[in-house]
Amino acid sequence: MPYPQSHKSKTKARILASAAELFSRKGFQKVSIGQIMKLAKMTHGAFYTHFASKEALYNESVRLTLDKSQTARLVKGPLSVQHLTDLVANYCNLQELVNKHEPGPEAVLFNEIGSEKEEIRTLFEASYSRMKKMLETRLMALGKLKKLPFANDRNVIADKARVILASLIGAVAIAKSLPGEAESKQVLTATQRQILLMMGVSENEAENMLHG
Amino acid sequence: MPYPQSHKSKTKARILASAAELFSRKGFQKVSIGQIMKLAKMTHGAFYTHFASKEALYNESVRLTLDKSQTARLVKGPLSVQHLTDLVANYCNLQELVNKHEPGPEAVLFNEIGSEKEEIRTLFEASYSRMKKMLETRLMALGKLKKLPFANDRNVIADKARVILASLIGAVAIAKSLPGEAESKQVLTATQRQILLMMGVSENEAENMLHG
DNA sequence: GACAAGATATGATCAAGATCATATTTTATT
DNA sequence: AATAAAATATGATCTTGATCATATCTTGTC
Repeated sequence: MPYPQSHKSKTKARILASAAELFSRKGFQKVSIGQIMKLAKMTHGAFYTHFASKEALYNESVRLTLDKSQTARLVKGPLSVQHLTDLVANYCNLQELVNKHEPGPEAVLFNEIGSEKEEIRTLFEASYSRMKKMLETRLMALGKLKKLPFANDRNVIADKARVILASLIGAVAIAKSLPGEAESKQVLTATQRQILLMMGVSENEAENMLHG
Repeated sequence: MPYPQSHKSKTKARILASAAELFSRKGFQKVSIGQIMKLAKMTHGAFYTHFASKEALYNESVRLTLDKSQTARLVKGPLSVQHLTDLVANYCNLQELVNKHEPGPEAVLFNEIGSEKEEIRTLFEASYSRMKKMLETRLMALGKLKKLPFANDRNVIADKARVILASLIGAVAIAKSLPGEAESKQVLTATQRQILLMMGVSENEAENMLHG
């Protein structure tokens, strides 16, 4: 068996490094496979030995940095009301995500939305169910601490998790898509408020969370 | 002024017709400008006399059929609780939209989401504010007929409209992106139920609306 | 009817993603 | 070392969206 496993993975890592460098400087669309491979000291043909497509490269590149992200830390963090609302707030506090046109690591769920490619849909599904499970766990825990405005039932909670995710993703998608910032912000905060309401947080408490 | 205005618009219409035919048979991605122009009896270069890009063609093509759609009729229809819930149900009843991979006329709001192109964002903004205004009008009218679970205040209603849109768009986006149909359907119905709840429709009533 | 001028169409050309037959490199075996 | 076999890289080639200089067509004017 010629070539140690290490060689291929090292080459791949070199491509990923080149890509990360160029993507962060110029953005995904404006970087060509040729440029990436040139920086990685290879011809463009070799690219496809390591990645199925430019999109696949993008996915791996995103996944690579995802673990380091703040959202990942939040998702893995301990259970608490504060945490859940932080998470919501974090997803909604999107000046970060909306302003820089470059897809940050948190963007998997949102940027890949609507893709028709099977590969991306699978990636999306993974993000989705991870988030959903996390929300369910949080809601269950929350239900034991305080009275929630809905039944503490597995199916009901699953549905609430679905609704929360749909609202968040929709709000972010709208915010990203609208050209103006004012309306974007209002969509985000209105959605955030509604979610907190759904979780039985009073209007006053909610206001404190969003501005404090 | 050589050439009557009619000539250009006729040629453009011919291209649009070719495109509609091919798109509906093969889908957007799998049809090339060359194929479209061949069907329209021209060379591919001429395409750009009439459209700025393939995406622009897609937009016009969608807009062209949008007026005929059921959603357009609903949006223009008379004000009533039944109408508003129908509208929500219609947007959520997406077997149509989800099953056929082809973008139906209802899909503008959803398919263009996340686009970074200014042109598309503007198109999206138009769809968004039309929907939002429509929702606001419906909610105002609804508030006069029955007690809603929120203040009958202009700003509050605007926020509710924002939340409803975000939920709908998010749910549809998720449903479209998930590979499996079961979870897609659950996201859609859960969201629908939540929206009806927000509008003060009781759980029982909601159940009837969704299954009756 | 010929002509000028503007509007349209043509086809060569480019850029970039993707594919593939072929060449090269690397390792295990002898 | 030489060799076989597998892995990897090369570069030509294809496809498709987009651009552009040029050619062709249409119409009002003379």
